[in-house]
Amino acid sequence: MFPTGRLTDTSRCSNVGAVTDEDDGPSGARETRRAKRRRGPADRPSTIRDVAAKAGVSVATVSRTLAGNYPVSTETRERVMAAVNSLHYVVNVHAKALSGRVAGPIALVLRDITGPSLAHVAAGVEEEAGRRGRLSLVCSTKGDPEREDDLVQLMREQHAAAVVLVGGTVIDDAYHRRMAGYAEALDLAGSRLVLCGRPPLPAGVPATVVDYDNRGGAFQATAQLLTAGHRRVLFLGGAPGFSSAEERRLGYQDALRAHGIPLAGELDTSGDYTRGSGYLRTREALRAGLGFTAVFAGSDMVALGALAALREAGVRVPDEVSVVGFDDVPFAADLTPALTTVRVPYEELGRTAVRLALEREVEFASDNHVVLSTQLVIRDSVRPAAG
Amino acid sequence: MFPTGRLTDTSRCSNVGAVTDEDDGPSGARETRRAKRRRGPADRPSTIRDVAAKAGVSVATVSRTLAGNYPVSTETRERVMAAVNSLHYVVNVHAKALSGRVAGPIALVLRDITGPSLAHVAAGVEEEAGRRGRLSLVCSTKGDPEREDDLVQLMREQHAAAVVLVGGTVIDDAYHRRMAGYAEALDLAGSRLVLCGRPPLPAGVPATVVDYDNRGGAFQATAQLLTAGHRRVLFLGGAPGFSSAEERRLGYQDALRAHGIPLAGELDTSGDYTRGSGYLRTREALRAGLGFTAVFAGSDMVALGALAALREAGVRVPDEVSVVGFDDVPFAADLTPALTTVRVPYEELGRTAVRLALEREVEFASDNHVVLSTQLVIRDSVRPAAG
DNA sequence: GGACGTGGAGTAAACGTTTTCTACGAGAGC
DNA sequence: GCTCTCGTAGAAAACGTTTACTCCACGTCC
Repeated sequence: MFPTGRLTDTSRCSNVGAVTDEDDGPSGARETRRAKRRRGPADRPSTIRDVAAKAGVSVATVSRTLAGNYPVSTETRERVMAAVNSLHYVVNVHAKALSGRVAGPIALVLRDITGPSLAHVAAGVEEEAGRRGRLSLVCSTKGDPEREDDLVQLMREQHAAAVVLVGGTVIDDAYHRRMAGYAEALDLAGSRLVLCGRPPLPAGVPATVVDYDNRGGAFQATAQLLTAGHRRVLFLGGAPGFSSAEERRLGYQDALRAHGIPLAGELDTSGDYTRGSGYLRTREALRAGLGFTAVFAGSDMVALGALAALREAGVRVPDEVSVVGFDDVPFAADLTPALTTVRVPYEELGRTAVRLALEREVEFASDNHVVLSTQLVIRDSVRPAAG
Repeated sequence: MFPTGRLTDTSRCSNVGAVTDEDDGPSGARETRRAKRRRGPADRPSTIRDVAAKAGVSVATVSRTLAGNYPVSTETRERVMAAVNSLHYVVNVHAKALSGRVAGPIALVLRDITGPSLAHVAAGVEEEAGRRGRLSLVCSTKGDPEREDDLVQLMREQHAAAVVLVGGTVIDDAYHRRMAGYAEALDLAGSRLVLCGRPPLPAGVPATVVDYDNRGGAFQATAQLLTAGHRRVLFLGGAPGFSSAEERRLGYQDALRAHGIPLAGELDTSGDYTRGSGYLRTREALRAGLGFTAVFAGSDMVALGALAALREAGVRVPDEVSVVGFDDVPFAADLTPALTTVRVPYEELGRTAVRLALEREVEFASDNHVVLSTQLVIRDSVRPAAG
């Protein structure tokens, strides 16, 4: 890294290029047009020209010394490095990007990084990007499509290697048009749109999609309850039209059908994926006397609310009512009782998004679409149904 | 944003500058040295020269039209905008940064974005950065100081406006030396080092520090227990040497002293801020028969472990033992019982870090140091001591 | 001893913007 | 009718790198 013991290195040099701050270098005949720009010594960050002047070599030599891709004599290298150290020179990434190519950053666009699952996706993206020598830009939209538009534009300007949009949304025509527009625009700029945790786009749209198996996970979760003998399972689903919510609902219905249990409309509810919504809907279901013996919550936060409502009503979990969640957030294991839930490989999702975006030669399948599997994590919140 | 209804706008133009892709613009006498670089039409992202050629104006005019800081005739403006739209032109941020100044990004360096409190700091940083028209770079160190070195170097290259280091660490001489080095190096590059959630550095180091009141919060939390009549309070502290952990320990001791209670070494434990550590230490304390009636956990995660150990031992909370945490993580309110804890203004911390880094003219105080206050949130995990 | 690679260094042309000078035509004021 | 502004536009010089060409000195090989 930059030198901590700054001047010590120069002691190994011969007396050529001794590093005092006023020294302009041994060969003083290199003041072509520099003089007029000269102000104070530490006025602006030092450039490669300053280094060259101080070391008494040409800028080309400095560039090559630092790049290490060209033969440079030992003596010259030492002079250059001494100048670099004493001036605290670092390359200007903008200039570098303008001439030799620089690896573009990975842009991560999400609604709000605070959510536990999104934070894990972000960690996965950051990890994989870092491993590949790229930095990650994180931007939040707060759910505003217009801000999303602006961000895509911005990332195009930034020459981002990929723009990763993560988190479920409501899927409609306007959504498809917007995504197609993003994909085109990014493709034209040599970048790539990656959708993460969302269903695939129509064929022909130049985008990569990494999703996880909402439907299968919901199927497993519901099946776990049904296998335990439960017949009336309250479903606390997500917002209508919301991609992942609809998939989870389908999985729930699949399982019911597979077990030959008729769908009961009154047990199938929709709402936000928030604790409050889970609480209210569960309380309402209890009050209405729907006679359920199990709850499948569409997310762990919703399960949290359900647990609170059940506890408040004096209903014991899992003795009287079983509960299953979705997401496997970190605290799921620490609830009372520890929550049986569906694990989503969020970090893997992020890593895969970056990997696929950057390894485009490897055209996996013809449609740019990958689905990661989910997995039921069995803990203590499910018991066989009474009787 | 970039145009969705692309060619429609050009219909308003006169027939000058009609936009077909092969048209090189009405004034064809501007092929000075372009010809040799010409390959396919959509080979590379289009540049301002492409736009100028297509609109039949000079690059200066295009630049000025887009910047909007110079008089341009309506007809010219329309021609330029038509060309911009049809070519999907976006400015190249590297070139822009190289000439006119571009606002540098805010770099956020943390150990792991997955932790709930760090994610909130990140959200605060991102929000404030976005509000000020800057993007945020997020990098994780995984606790490796060498990687931290590299990141500071990298951010210097990127011309980051500020580098925000967030999260507690163990403070020793090596730490001070490293931070002083970072601060100097960044200052030289016109950037700013911001420490977030850490104690101040020695005077004279060009860095900004935003901390929160660990000691005061711990004092309040402990005092709450003591006021409720508890005399033997088990303290589940953090790792020795860790900045915030030590501060919280001091707050705990302050409160004991203020209530005239002698410090009992066997009740003052150290360990990681993890659930597992809290669980083990609490179980051990129960087994050793230390006779405590209250627990002050140094973090909510630790409190989680303590609750689990107590539950396992059949000790009722809060009836037999009261518990207080620290952090107020989102799920604290959803534990059984809802956890009384100390709220830390994590998002505000992030926002403040960015604000102070960018508004350096406003030299708040002589030392660049701000402490945000913490606040006790009273829930259900504390009861008066029996007898 | 001359032709020839070769290690090591310099010159200058990109890269895509912004911005400072210039330049030019058209009304305005005399 | 002649200068003065004013509105509009172009030419060209930065900005800080990288790299394709040159160039030179020094052995080496016949």
